[in-house]
Amino acid sequence: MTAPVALVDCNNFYASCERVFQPALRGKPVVVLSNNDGCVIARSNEAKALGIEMGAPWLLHREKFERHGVIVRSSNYTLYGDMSARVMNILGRFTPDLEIYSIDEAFLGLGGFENRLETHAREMRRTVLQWTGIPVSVGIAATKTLAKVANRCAKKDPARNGVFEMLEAREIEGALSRMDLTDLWGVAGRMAARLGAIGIKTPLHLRDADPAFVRQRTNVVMQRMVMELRGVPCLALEDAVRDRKSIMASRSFGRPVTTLHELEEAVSSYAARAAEKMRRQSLACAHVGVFLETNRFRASDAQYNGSRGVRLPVASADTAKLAGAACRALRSIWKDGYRYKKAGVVLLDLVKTSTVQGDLWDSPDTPGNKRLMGAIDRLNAHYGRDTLAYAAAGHRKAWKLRRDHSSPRYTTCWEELLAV
DNA sequence: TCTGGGGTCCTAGGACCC
DNA sequence: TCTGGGGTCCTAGGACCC
Repeated sequence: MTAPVALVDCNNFYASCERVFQPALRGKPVVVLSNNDGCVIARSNEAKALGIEMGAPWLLHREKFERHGVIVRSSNYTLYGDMSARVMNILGRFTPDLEIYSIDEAFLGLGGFENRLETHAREMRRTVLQWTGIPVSVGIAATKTLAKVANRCAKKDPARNGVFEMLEAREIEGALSRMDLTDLWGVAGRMAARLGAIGIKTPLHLRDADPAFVRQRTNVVMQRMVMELRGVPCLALEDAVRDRKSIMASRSFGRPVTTLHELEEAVSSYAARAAEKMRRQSLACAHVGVFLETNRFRASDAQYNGSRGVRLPVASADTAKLAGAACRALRSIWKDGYRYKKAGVVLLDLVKTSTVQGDLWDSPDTPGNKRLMGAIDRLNAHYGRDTLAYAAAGHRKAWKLRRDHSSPRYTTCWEELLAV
């Protein structure tokens, strides 16, 4: 058998973070609101018990909240990010195989701890709580999908005290039998309906279905799910942090926006924010996307969704360039006469920048950076954009680069860059 | 007059290339 | 008269997750 996997999940993470810094909130219903205080994005157990739904619009439920003494907090992502880093840091002390899955969840490979899984998990839980004040739940199983199931049991069943080691067939069977399809990680309404139509109505049906049949009637993701439910790992633990494949900045507007000018301002600032995020990760992008949406909740409004991407000749992390590209894309999709609710900028085709290039974006005027940019511009003019994409930093066409690396065109290009 | 802001992966069709 | 086979890129959309 392969090594067991643990899923560690922070309980009601944002609400718990607020409580750490304001202990008076303990034992009380707490909700955290999205940007602009639009809707509920986190709830304490007490708030859940009041029937407050995830995503509930705050203004719509304001009176009910006040009646029940619900304590409301605007979100503070800087705080949550910091708390998350502390929790992950502690988890890293308990295994070398740590995959940070989201801001409040991590998968841990527990190879080598097989004979004391539960003890190890309890120790982990106790340490995180003691050092950060954040309560976590731990589910242990043979695969990631089953670890999710085990984690759910650990949370729901108070008798388990936050930890559930689910390795015996009887326990797996019992847990799955008490769940709906949509409780599974990776199955939501649409997929549950499709599965239902082919006779698969419960998690146990899915586990016992023929994988080839499931593949044929749905997709490869569901086929993997069948195997994962049987305890055969199909989703590897990814302990190396992967670079982002896209970076987005978007916002809903507080009131309908109708003019191109206002949208240009918004999109420019989103581009700047996204570019900042990108530079912090030492990335540059070769593709800038923009999208525009009207308010889909207002049936009386004419609806329009537009999106458009612009390809850059050279991967860049320069705010002015990206904002310029974003505004060009925006102008090509903007249509007069709509009431816009949301807009966003997406940076794609991300590439790791070298140290030199990393410095470049922040201090373009240094002699070395000027030389490098000069070389890239000359190459761009001389060879055309395909070749430039390689030269810039190993764009997603990188495989071509490997295949053709002996071609004179590529070699010249690369050597010229290296010579800078 | 209210309903977030990030992400990931998969599929499918058309353009284009050799 | 008939009409390959294999591949990439791009775009759009669907579905899901936290």
